[in-house]
Amino acid sequence: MINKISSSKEKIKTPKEYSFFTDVYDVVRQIPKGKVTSYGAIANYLGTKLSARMVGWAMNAAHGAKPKVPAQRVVNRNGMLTGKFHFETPTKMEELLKKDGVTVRKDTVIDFKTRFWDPATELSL
DNA sequence: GCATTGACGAAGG
DNA sequence: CCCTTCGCCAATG
Repeated sequence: MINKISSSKEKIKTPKEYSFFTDVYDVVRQIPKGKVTSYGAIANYLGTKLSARMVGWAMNAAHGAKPKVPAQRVVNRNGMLTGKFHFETPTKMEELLKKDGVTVRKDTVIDFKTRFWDPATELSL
């Protein structure tokens, strides 16, 4: 279950480890195979659209996340694999995307426009 | 406790 | 059309 908002404004009584990150992870894990989204889209869905950086920052902590977070499906608004250097190896991201059926050329997702999956649109239905 | 940084994004020059 | 600046918010020095 996704909690739509967990911004600092609304203090949620969280069991223990619950925060902006958790929401991000949940959303990212729901990205369909072969699709990608952007940090801004996730931020927008979470209600912090003006803070896309927080999403990226959250992803930085996603390394040790339990079910592995498919961070490779999250790129910047340009479809560029800006976070590839944060993976185990700089090539890992492209690799994973390729396995998802996503074509990557020069650190950029081909057909990003059609591959784009917006949680605010897809999950709000 | 202030200054800098960041896996971003939009706007301005 | 490319480059710079600003905003956003949390973490880190």
